[in-house]
Amino acid sequence: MVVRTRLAPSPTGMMHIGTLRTALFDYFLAKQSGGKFIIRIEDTDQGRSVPGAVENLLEMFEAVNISHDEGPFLNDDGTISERGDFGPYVQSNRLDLYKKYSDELVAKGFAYPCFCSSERLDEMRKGQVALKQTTKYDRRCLSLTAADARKRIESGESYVIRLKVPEGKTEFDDAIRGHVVFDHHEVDDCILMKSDGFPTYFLAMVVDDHFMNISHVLRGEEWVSSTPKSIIMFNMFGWDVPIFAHLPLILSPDKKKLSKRTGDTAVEIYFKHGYLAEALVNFIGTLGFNPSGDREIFTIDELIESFDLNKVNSGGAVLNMEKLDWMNKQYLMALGMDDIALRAAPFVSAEMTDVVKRALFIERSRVSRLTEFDDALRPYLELQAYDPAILVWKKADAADACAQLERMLALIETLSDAVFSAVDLLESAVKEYITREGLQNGNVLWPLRVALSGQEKSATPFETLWVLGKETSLERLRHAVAALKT
RNA sequence: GGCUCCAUCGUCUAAUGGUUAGGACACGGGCUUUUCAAGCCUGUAACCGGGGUUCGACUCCCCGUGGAGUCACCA
Repeated sequence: MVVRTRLAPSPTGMMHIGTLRTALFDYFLAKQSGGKFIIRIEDTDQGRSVPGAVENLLEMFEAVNISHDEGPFLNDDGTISERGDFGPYVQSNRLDLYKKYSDELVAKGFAYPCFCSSERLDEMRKGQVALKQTTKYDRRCLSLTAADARKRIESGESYVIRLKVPEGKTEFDDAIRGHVVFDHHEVDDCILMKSDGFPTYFLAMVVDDHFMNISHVLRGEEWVSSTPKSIIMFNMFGWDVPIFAHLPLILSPDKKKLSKRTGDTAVEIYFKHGYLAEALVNFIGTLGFNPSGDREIFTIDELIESFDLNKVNSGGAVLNMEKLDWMNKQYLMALGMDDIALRAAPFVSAEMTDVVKRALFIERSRVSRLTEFDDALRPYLELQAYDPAILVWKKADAADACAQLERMLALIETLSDAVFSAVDLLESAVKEYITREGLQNGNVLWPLRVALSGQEKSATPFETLWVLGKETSLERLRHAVAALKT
């Protein structure tokens, strides 16, 4: 079987973190078997579609570096065009298809028109709730004769098409959850075609997944209970039923389905907060799925290789933001100087000079997210005012600190540009001097470091020398000596 | 409430009948060290409860309990 997975987002704004996870699993599954990953836009709710949402969605896919094989693609000029042999991939462009198959269902007696107003439906549901019954359509319009119905439709009355759920039960084997059974008494005669002529998700999904040859339907757990509706229709049409895999929900810390109220739901927000795409993919891609072993860091290729639907957990997963921070730092620390500069640039207000690049490289183990770089950079760009008392090491006094700084001033004057080209070289130069002169590390290194950074806590003096360069370093040392003498 | 699903440290998870129940984040201690970070070592911490099945259950079955999802002309 050729694996064809699909992601079917509705274009209603930003990309939900759960959508990303589903997309990732779709992608892993398709890629590992040489199959196809398809994106289909489900814009059948005219009121909810947001302009620009599709573009945004496609941009996010680019940002996380996963690519689909069919569906809408973003062109360089910002326009969208489709690729693939099973289009159109936007549901609002497939309306005729849905109409055709809705009509077919009605003709076969598998669906029927319904004229009930939403007011009546509300009343009906209230009554059912009061009697503690399952809320479902009471089939009032099912008793209408075909002639009556036709007459009312022709007179212009508003109507919908409902699925006529047959007697019996639906059983299916979820690739993640195993065998699931639903009695049809629990399945509502859901609406297939709305009064505006648009299909609902239920109909559109079945028609599209069939004609797009979808083999695996991966979606969130919230869809489990509507699966019988889909399967009933696949069977009515005589079409093959795809494999369903319902992914566990991503939960907020209160263990509820992650919603906008309870946490950061949008992938865009994570980027804005300064997380790296690789870290996000690693983190989200291993939420509910883990390649065996004691590792935590995986490349996307490793995830593709080891992904296995059978190993996906069925329980929901709470986002552990501290772990995301840790993971992000792991990726940050693995980046080279130029890469850090590239990634940090959008988050840094300073111009990307060599000093800034070096400072970013040194500070990357002290931050978790790109947004923290701006603050971390400040002490390098400009010496912050500090109390000269902090220049004095705990085991020494002001006079000693001053003396040591003057020695350092003299030493650093003599250091060549070549020595300033690497942290290691600077470290050896200073340490050799300390050994040669019979000095104590702390007496020299503490005041040196504080003088250079202007801070009690900072990177090593060697790193700071390297970042600042000779001239700025000397300036700061002179400043410290002067401060100690007044 | 009906239906469906789920259940290992606080959190993410490993374990597919036999382990001192492993790893990671977070937290505590230590080492390293001029400070911080990083790194290394280490500690605290879990099989929801009760019945079975079995020589043996975290693993299989049943019943509870708890949690979640879903019950729209939204997806």
